[in-house]
Amino acid sequence: MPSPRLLLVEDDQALAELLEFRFKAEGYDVIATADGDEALLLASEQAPDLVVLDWMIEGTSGIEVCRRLRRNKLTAHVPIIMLTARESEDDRVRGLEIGADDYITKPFSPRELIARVGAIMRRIRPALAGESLSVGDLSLDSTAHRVMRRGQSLTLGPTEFRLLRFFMEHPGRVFSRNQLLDAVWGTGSDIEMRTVDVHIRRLRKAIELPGAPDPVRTVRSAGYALEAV
Amino acid sequence: MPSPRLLLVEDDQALAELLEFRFKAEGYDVIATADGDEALLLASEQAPDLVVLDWMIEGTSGIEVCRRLRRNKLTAHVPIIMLTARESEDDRVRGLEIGADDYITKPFSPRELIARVGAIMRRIRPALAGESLSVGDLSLDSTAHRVMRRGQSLTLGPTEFRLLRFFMEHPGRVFSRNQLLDAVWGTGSDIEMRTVDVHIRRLRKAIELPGAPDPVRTVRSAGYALEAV
DNA sequence: CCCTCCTGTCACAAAGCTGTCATGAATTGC
DNA sequence: GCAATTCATGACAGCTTTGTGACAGGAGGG
Repeated sequence: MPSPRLLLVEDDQALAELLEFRFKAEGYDVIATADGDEALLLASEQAPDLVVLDWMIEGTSGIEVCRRLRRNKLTAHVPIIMLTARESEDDRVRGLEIGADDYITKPFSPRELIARVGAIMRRIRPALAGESLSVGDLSLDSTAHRVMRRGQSLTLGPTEFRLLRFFMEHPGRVFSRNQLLDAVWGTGSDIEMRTVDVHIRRLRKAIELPGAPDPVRTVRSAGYALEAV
Repeated sequence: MPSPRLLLVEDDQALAELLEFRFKAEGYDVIATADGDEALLLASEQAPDLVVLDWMIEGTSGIEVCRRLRRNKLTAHVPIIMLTARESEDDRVRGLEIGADDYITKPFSPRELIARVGAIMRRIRPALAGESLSVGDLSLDSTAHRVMRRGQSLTLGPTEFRLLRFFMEHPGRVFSRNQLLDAVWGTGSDIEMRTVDVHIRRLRKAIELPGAPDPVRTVRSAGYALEAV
């Protein structure tokens, strides 16, 4: 999963196409729909990193979509930016109450929307916003898909990369095997818990350097954590 | 690809001539018209890289031109800068809703317009802004349609050229096959994903030199990247 | 009309990853 | 100390992803 995934819910076709184009040019993976119900479905299935949601759309209304996104466990935490046709104080209040993270009134310049999306991405998941993560002597560039340690470039397989990125997004914190399975393999993956051990080992081997300590800490009967060495 | 082509739609003859002169001095290929309908025709035929569009023009109104440009698949993604006589909130609303990329109110200095055009050109296609790209030991001159490596001139087919140019516009960054299809083949092209692999191979073969490393990096399960050597 | 170059697809080979298991080591609780 | 958990490790067979050569059709130039 290289690019941040963005769900765009907009029923003005011209605007939708423009935004889709601009966001793709910015390196986002865009999923677009004009329909509220389909949006909910896509949100659950595709697990976007962020939702841009028009207030007035076909099918279920924007505010209802927003509410349901919040209610669904899978999508409860996904940031939402609402687009509304006019600056109605009432709408704005409800929108933010419902749990939208940001709120833009039309007309807006595409540039402004892109800037706000970028801001939220950087806040939520810096690694996906093209910034490089840095923990101890490790640094990881998600955009370039590259991991370095003490100036050395390391070679990681896809799963090790995702695992390390997740750890680096939450340095020092301990995760259980189930949490890691959810975060790295995806919710609902039917995988033996012990498999995590094996990938931890592979990750350790992949980032080991002569003379450098192992930054992956095993917490017995709890899980694993990445130490800020 | 030669100079960036710019479609100027302005019915104030004095201003039109001034702008045309200034833009040509900046190296743009300027197509000018005062008429909205003609503008639409020219936009389809000449495929400009950018449109500067006055709000109040003869024939079809500026806003209508804007809307139709967006609706036509050939021109849907061409950046548009709107010029308007006064700062009317209403106009602004409609303009940006319709999909203009930027918006300048008269009076403006030609310099400012030129700066904004330049900004958009660099964003859309750096290679068109006359900058010759250079990544590692590769250099690409978009104007001359020429690629050099370590002083040697290379021979690339059209698709390889576009692919390499896109990579060189974003050095180091990993792109999925879908992103490459969007960027190089065009959005909505109905092409087998694996075809990208074949062209990557052709690109690799085309830029290989004895003793020089392969700058194209395969990122398993993610895509490809041009090594920012 | 012939020829050359370019493109998109296939099929097959090669390379790299993945999930599990069996086994041995380390740690814990008693 | 002892038995029971919990981890680490090496091996591996199966699967997925990528590399490559071949090929037919198409565009364009002579």
